[in-house]
Amino acid sequence: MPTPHYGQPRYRIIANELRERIESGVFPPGSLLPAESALTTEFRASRGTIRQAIAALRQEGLVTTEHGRGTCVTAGTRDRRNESDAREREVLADPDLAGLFGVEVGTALIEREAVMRRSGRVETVVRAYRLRPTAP
Amino acid sequence: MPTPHYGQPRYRIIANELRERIESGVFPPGSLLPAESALTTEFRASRGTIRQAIAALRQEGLVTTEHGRGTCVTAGTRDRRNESDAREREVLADPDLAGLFGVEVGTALIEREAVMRRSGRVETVVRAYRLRPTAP
DNA sequence: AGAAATTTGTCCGTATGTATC
DNA sequence: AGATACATACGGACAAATTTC
Repeated sequence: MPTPHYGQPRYRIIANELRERIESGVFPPGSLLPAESALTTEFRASRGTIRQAIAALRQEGLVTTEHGRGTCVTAGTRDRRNESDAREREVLADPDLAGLFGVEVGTALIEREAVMRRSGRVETVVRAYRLRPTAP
Repeated sequence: MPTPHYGQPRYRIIANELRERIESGVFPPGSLLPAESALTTEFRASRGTIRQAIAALRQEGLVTTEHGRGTCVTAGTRDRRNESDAREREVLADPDLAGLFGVEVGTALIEREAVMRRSGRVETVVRAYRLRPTAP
């Protein structure tokens, strides 16, 4: 059964369902979610789709995942500062960047950040800087 | 954003960027490239496009990819770390990096910076952060 | 201490539908 | 019409970390 994504994609529907269970206490904070393999049979979706759903919850900070262990419901920590795997934001050029780009210190730049994890631990953070597109 | 392939197709642009990072030492020989999923989010491209880009690098012999493990930078690639456009230095963790690495603000990190030029102009500056190797 | 089972991480190949150049 | 690229989804296989026996 290939890919009829009428309206909402499946992974989002599944993510919503799991979020509901977490917020309603079916999966309490600190507990482990069912394994991906269990979720595939329950939702009759492929593992990739399940993982996409879980990735969405992880991006919201609702759960954390550990290699070889499972996906754990985050203990009610509010104030979710960005923990996503990649994001983009605007920053001001430090002297080094300003010199490289040939602009004044404090000029707005676009920073793209990517986080690489290795067995749960953050291994490398990459930040790529670009000039903001200008209107000529 | 659909398909504005100004001049070059997107997968080639991405391949060029990754090649730059490899040759500049941001991704040193022996290290693993970020996963396809991470690259899709960083470059905001689909998996197919990312795979095309990596396939190009593989064909050049720059990387080898192992099923179930990842894509690894070939050992034979020259490391230009100490040449013109890339350098390594020690910096102190800002709050964002400290949060990601799980260390205190001000902890020393290794920063590797690479500058990518496009017909003379500085186009992108990439900074890769790693924890300093600990002596236990 | 060591082997097996479990579970997540990653890659491979393929497929459908949509949209833009 | 064709090439490029997007998003979504499937199923399979191997790798690696953790837990269990």
